[in-house]
Amino acid sequence: MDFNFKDIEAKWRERWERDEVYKTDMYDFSKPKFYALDMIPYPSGQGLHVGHPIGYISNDVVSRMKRMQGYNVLHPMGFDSFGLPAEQYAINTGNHPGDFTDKNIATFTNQLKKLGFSYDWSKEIKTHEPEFYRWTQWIFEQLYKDGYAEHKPKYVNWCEGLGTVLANDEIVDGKSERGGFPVEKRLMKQWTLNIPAYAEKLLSGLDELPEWPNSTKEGQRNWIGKSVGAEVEFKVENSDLSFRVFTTRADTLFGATYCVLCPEHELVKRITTPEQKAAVDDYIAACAKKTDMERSELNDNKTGVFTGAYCINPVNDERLPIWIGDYVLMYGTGAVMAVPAHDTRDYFFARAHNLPIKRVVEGGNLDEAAYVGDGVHVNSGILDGLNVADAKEKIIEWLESRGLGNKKVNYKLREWLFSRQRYWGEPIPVVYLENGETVLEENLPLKLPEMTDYKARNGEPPLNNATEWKNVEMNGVKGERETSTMPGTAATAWYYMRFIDPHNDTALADPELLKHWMPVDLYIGGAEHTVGHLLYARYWNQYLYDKGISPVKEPFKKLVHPGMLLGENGEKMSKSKGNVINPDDVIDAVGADTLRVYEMFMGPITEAKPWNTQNIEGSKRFINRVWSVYINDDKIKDEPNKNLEKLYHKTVKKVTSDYENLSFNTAISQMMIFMNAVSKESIFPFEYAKGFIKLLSPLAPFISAEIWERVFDDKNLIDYQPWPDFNPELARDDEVEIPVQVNSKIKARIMISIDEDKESVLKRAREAVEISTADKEIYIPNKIVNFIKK
RNA sequence: GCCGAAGUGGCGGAAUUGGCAGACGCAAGGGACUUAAAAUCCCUCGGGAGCAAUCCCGUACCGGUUCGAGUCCGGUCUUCGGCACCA
Repeated sequence: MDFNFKDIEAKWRERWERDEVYKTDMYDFSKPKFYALDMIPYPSGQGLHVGHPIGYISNDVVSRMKRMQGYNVLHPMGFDSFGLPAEQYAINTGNHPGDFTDKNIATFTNQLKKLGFSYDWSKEIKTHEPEFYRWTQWIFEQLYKDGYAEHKPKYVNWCEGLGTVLANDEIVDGKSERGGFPVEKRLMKQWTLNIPAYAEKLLSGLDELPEWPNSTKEGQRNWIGKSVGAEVEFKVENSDLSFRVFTTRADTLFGATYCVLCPEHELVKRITTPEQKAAVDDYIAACAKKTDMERSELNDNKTGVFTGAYCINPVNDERLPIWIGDYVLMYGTGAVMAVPAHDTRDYFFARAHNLPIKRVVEGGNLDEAAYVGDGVHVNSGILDGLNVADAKEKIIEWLESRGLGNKKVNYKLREWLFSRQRYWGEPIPVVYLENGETVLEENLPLKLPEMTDYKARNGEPPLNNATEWKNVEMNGVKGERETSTMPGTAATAWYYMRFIDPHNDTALADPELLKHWMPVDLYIGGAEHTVGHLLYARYWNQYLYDKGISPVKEPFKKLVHPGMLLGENGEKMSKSKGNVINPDDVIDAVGADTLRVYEMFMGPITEAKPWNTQNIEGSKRFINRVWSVYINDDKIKDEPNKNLEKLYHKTVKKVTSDYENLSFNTAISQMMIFMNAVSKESIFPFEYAKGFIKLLSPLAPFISAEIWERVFDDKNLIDYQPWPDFNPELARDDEVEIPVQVNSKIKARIMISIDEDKESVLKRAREAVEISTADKEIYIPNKIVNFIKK
């Protein structure tokens, strides 16, 4: 009888759903908890491809094992359902973006269910539903009340063609990624969240995450970009104006030969001399057209113009020309002191504009490049003779004692731009009253209004078209609602808490439940979220921790990034390349269990690996072999079989620890070895047969559930069975073959018992290679013997 | 450029702390069963020399440490991922 996977899978999908087998009783605190979370997907129109489930399957295997091991497991799924494609659909068709979203969610849900995931669907979250985003808005309001949310003018990437602000990664070659419209810098009032205020906590928190990948922690450290240096004040000559520069190389102050302000610096207009005004204005206008991307292309072609003004170097009263240049960013103080001898960018700029280069540190060749290394200071007054580290310390002390500057810690991390000129997002719950007051919406959720016209017009967001919604009156005062919405990353910055109590309508979650269930024990999702989602999520969690709402400092205990799934020839899988494989087609052809086994057998989950349709054959044969051993053969008997004893215990041991470590490919390999051995035997002892099918069940839940019901217990599901034990004594070999080397070359092999007496092993080893003495005998228990003869 | 990860048969990949390199699987070749095919089962399968026992070479490249290196150290090259004028 063949394994009829289609009927069997349908049967068990129905059974699991009907009996709510995977529903978690959140208030059952009698068992230890395990929270296994997948990064929730955006429900795109394309549906899932075979790459997505790699992470989901991994987490499902662990969840299913943990349940059988007696944990109370929370394993939820949901959808990050606000987003651009739905909005684009609405603009194009005039239909509500929710229609498109609901349709896609239905497709995704269907696909996920076919894969046999043990999600508790009763806790499903859709981030576009008011029941959920009510609390996203609530968190925003708390941030506002605590002074972390501000509405202020920001330079943004404005795209007239799309009528919206774009993030840097939505711009390619100065044009919008979608549509290819030009993008320019524009000063607009935007909501921002003060994530830099949490820079230090976000940085130190990383040290408490031993189960995070190093690359992710490094990525966040670099993104936060802490640097310790000094802020130094430069006075503008013949005026009472001054500006501050930040430098990590205060020791090179004596080598400064000019200063550069960024074109947006507020001082530029006030200090530019009449003779230079035309040149400066032209330059500023040209810069506004450039995007951040263009400006940040690292090259030696540094542009800039002289303002005509001079400033005074506080350490030696030298007169330095003030330039503007777009290689200086509107970040930090927006101004730098230039030391061309010891900074590569300053060096290029000085060369391009014939500015002087003055050495203050020995080393390198200044005719060829700036010297940025350590060395003895020269031409530096009080610093002469010191190395870089000592000189830094001394000059900062000197500056501080004279009030000319101070030690300063700087972070690259910028404010979180929180406004989007879009419809399909969470409304920002703010009203601007006629009397100038800004007030928060009291009745949350503030729902999105129904509309028919989703297009942005006249530089205003789409919600501006909802006149009735927008114009409000509060306590007799007229006002207008904020018409921008929140970015996509807002919901995912906290959704992991909502899964714990998704239908609570008095708090974002019951504090008692949060305390029991946080943090997430295993979080699986793509490495592309290293500095986006994962940093914002840590920020909101830390903020909510400080408010006493989140019970933990860090929300995700263990983090795993699945490697990218590539096409058959190692290329990226994408719609445009036409090499996307739909899991539905694979499931139709070979069944969900085989697909799950294959995806886990391909290799370590963290590695990128190519899809290979032919290789599925091996997983299919394995599943079919399991079926014939249990259903077709007549070898499962209540009799012992010594031949399988050790292998069985070894297999239980290895599969258990491999699942725990997410090393599924080696677990499967071990199960294949076991099955191969079983098919050569005529007796498959009852207990081993039971134990093995339990080991297989997290990985291949359909066939395992069916076999369990048919062969062992037709009333109680396999999911409720305890995880098999192994006997450590039996899980190790009694005897082992070890090589005997002479001068590190293998000359013989002998069988020894495990932990056999050293002298006895050496004696037999000597006999095996026919030597009586050696200059040196190396003996590693149970591993190797090596005789060294000169 | 900086940060991170990796480089092992025809292919996907195994290899506790340094201790038999190539587990498991795919493909390939040979055989059994079959009227035939599919399915299944058995054998071979890193390279070279040899009738053979056996020997030599082999984990990107060069060097080092060690009785012993895929694994540790120094240097080089390549690939992938992330960040990029942050003063």
